[in-house]
Amino acid sequence: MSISDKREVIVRAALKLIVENGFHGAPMSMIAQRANVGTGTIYRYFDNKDVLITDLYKDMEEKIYLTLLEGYDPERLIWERFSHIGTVLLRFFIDNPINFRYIEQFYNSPYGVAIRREHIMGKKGEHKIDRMLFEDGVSQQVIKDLPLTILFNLGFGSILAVARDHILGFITLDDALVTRAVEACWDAIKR
Amino acid sequence: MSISDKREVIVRAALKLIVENGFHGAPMSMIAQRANVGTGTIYRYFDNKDVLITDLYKDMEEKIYLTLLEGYDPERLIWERFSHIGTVLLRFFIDNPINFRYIEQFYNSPYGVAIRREHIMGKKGEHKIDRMLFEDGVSQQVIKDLPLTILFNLGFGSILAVARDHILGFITLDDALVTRAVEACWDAIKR
Amino acid sequence: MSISDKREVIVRAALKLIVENGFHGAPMSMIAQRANVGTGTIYRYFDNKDVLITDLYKDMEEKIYLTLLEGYDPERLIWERFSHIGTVLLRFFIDNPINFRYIEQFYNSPYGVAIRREHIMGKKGEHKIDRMLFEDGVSQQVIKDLPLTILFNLGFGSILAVARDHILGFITLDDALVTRAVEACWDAIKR
Amino acid sequence: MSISDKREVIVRAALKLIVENGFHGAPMSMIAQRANVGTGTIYRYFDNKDVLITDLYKDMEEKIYLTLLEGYDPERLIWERFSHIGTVLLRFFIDNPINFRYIEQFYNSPYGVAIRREHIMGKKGEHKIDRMLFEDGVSQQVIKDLPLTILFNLGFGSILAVARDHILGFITLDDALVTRAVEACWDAIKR
DNA sequence: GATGAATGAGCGTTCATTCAT
DNA sequence: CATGAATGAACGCTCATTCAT
Repeated sequence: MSISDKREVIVRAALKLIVENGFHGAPMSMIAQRANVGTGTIYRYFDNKDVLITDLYKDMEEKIYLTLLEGYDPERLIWERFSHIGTVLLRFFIDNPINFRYIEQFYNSPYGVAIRREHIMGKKGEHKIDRMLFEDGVSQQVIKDLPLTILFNLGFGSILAVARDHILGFITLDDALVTRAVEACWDAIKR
Repeated sequence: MSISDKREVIVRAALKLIVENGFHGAPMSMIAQRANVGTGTIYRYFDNKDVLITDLYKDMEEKIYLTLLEGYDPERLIWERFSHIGTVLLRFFIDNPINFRYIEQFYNSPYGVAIRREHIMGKKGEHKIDRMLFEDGVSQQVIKDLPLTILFNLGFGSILAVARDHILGFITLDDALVTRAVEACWDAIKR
Repeated sequence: MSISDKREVIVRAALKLIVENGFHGAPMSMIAQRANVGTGTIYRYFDNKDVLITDLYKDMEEKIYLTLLEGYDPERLIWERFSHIGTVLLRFFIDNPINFRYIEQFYNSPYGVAIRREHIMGKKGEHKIDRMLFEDGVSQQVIKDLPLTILFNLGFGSILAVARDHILGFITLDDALVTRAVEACWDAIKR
Repeated sequence: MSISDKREVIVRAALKLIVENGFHGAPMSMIAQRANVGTGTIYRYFDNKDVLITDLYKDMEEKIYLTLLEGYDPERLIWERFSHIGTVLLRFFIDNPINFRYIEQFYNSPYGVAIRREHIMGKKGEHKIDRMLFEDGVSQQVIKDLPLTILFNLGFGSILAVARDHILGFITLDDALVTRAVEACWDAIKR
């Protein structure tokens, strides 16, 4: 087993356990057991539990970002770009409920606030397709002239809320519903 | 100090500590210390930590519901009713940031899912102005014909997201912005 | 309610609870509740929990001693006197299982050893019919010449063991069996 | 220190403390301290305090049973077999007073009743030399025709009571006294 | 490097006892 | 006298982290 394999195996075990039982319900020893490694081994790859939790999130964010990029064309209309991102995002979470639940849990925790602050302050310029999308939309007068953060919440916040209800089983999203949900979000931000 | 004072003092200490440090970061002993009572005293008012956490939420929910009811007139137009609720809600959270942060934390936890499930299943028919608002809107063909849960997320989910960003200091909401945010949410659900 | 009534009510509540749940399973507050008195009131009658427990035992011992005395005639034959005590004792416990279970529990605890030591050392000369019975028997050469303690165990230890099995439901003692058990104990000590 | 050493060291510390102070007077932390291990270490070997207590007893029972078996010949006379068991048992407890006091304490507790019930119900057929001894004796008309439980109490109950008084220092058993005590017990059960 | 036994601070909770009313 | 709210030391148990092997 290569080094990265071992890291991967730990990450997967941690992800599953945390999603099932919450941060507190996933002791390091249990993660180790589930990953078939020694407890101490985890500490070779992650300085401590906090780092493990944060790294898990970062891995996931990167993966989602790459997914969003597939087939994304910055030259197309604002609406088309928004629709692409919204639909892909919603589908991704429908297909990867575990990731969604982890992100939700992470976001809503001391860690989450720090991460969010970094994003909004734009310290991390790497992930910017969404930011550019809204900025373009505002300057083209296609999107309402509201603070970026609000636009973000109106556009994608609801998408996530809808995804959550699907994952918790309160509703069942089919293709038609996905499309209409994304359209409704668009209504919220379009002029 | 009267009986209710003591309960109140515990509630306030718990609320503050949990908001600052999360459920895990607020041991009963620390809550007691902050409330200037013995540890055991908390257990006279709340059977255990779970009950304390849940009661805190219920108190708050009740308070918010009563606030929403003030000046709410079920005879008015859908839009007016929606605007009333959205605005009051947003203003309430702006004025009571601690309550907002507690609710967010609570909602996103094992407790929260259970409560949400109850609400959606409608087992608790007491709090229903929002539900009726959407049902009326759909039947009057003023609101999009989407599942209630989705409408709820589109309409109020974003409101909450906006409140959060204000409370975390990412944006500063003034009256104008509050109005425009509520309008944008209306755009998301209206036909 | 007179003073002694209150004490009595506490004693009965304590007895029942301790027999049902053990010393640890009978908090002072629960005893108070069961006795319909305030927690603090118990401390008017008993200095602390240890004293309550010990006094409970002493009350009981006194009561049993008085029962044994009824119909006891020190002028009769050793065998008759032994039979009287054995039979009355066994019957008493069959009729008062709660007392038996309390005594057992008490005897088998730090308190018990101290009490037993006192008895054997003869510091308490008050209760002596059993002691005299054996001493008379030995000097009359009707009973084996063994240390008093051993005679006591042979004679009455088994009686108690039999009572216990009846109370726990392992056997059911009828009059015939009581008689035969007492006879067997006599066989153990007689010459 | 090998694994079994550590378990052994915990067992010994627990045994001593419980015998000295009772179950309640022997907190896990104190046991750990006495054993020179961390509190948590105990939980590697015993799931919880109840298991520790019960395992301690089972270890002991097994050890005693094996001791009784040494030199026991089921082909010999009832009296010889009884004498063997009685004498070995009494000697064992005289030599291992701590074990005796632990067993007494254990037997007289919620745990003990459960264990006794199992034994009497015969669900555990493993340890049965004593049972067979009495059954054989009754069918050979050498032993009184009484319920097995009563015979057991008459025969061995007193033996234990005698052992207790020796251990508590009320009497001092020498070889002659051991022999005579066993003989007296035999008198109680023989026809 | 990898392991997992060992650690002990820290948690939620209980309950004997006190004392203001 | 009687009360029961208040107390906080003490309990059983967990788990992030370390370190000898």
